[in-house]
Amino acid sequence: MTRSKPPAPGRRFRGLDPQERQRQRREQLIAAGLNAFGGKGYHAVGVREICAEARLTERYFYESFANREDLFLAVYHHAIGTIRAAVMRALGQPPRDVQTMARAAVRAFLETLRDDPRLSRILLIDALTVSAEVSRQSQLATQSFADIVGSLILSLYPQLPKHGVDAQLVANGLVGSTVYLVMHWAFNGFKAPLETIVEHCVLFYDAAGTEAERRIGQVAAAGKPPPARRG
Amino acid sequence: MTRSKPPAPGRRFRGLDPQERQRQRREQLIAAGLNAFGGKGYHAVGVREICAEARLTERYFYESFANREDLFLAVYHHAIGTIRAAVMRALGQPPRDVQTMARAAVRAFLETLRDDPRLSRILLIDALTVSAEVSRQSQLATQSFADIVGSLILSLYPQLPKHGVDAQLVANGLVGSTVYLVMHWAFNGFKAPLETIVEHCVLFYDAAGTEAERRIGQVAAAGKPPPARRG
DNA sequence: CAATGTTGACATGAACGGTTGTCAAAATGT
DNA sequence: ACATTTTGACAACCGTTCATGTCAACATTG
Repeated sequence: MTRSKPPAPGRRFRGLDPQERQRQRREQLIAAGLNAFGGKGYHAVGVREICAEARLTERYFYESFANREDLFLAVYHHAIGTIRAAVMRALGQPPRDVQTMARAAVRAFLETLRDDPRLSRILLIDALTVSAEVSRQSQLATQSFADIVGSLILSLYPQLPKHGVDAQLVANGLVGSTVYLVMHWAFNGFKAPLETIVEHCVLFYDAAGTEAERRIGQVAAAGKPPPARRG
Repeated sequence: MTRSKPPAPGRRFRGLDPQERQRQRREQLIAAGLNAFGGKGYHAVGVREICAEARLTERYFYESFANREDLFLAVYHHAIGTIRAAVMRALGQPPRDVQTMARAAVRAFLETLRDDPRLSRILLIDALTVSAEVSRQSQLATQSFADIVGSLILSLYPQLPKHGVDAQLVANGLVGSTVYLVMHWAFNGFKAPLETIVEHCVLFYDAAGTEAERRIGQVAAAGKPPPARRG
């Protein structure tokens, strides 16, 4: 019973290794999922439609993903990665003052969402209603952003807790104002100029800083610029 | 062809008129929908489950609603009405200064959501993913709240537009911070004391006011209290 | 009690999505 | 050229949900 030709479990096809081909298929499916989910919403898209968009058949769907929710999770993490990369790139510029860095981070966030509106739907809307597990992960991801902001606030104004102000709640509120402004901006087709939204987002960060100083009783923290006059 | 006994299309049952019985059934279904949708989410609840919860059969469901989305819309408007009533009642107290009224409104908002956590899910999460029509109506409802805040800001600081600040965007950001703080609060089981959340919500309103004054260049608006020190 | 409106339990059928399986054709290495 | 893997198109199965329909039992009025 010796097999003269042992089966070659993995042949090169189209000049690509099996793993590489599977990786490509997986990416195609994620791209198709981003498109479909981001366009019509998770609950309005079926596996068949995703496969058609990816130019693949159902078999390859279940080769890479256990089910539709599993694909969404991958799409979601892809989207998170896109945002994170953009923000990190903005923050990786030569060190500057806090206000400038915050502005750059917010601008990168808004630019990324405007340049790919599908991300907004994935990250801000669908992530909450796909399943309990996904919404939990979404909460954690957003919370990690908010935690960074909270730590920053606390490092700038360490005495805040002594004055009854919870830096983490302030951070959550700031994230909320930013997210909501973005949602509104996106919902109206990104008609308003990006810089207008950026300025109004950072307005809240400035305002929170000033309010923190008021609560603490000190006059000014390091690096706070004078009121922005434009003209 | 005279009918000796013309059919009586509407007999009293249980001492109730047909319309009254139907009205009760409709209310039962809305209550059941609030319970089911608010507990497990719109997309995880079917018509059968709602009917079982309402102690009614499918026939009576389609007697009052065209489909599941139609019921959700009714539940949504019911929830909005509950919130609106609570806020209006809080604002209907003897006239006071702006800060006190804002605090009372926010407190009423938070109390209502805490006392009925199902409202949070209906209003803040599911409303965005049921259908395009529902999310449109949800946007309009939230916007009407934000518009009130925006008008208030503009009346307090009429010169804001001259300084490059859009009162409507500020209002949206404030609504966003409040909504997000509530969402976070609700998601963690309302563990934090209500007053803590209230105070941090109004913190943003205070902060926005101070920031508006900074941008305008004036020193203080009417009625702004000194920084809140707590003992 | 009889007549009839009313109700509840359940059946039914269409439609849909998820998931697995079949099969022939295309592509590839030897 | 051949054997074999890979691929695509599609069928099929299963379960679910929506939406409507059927029918007997019940309640109420006269």
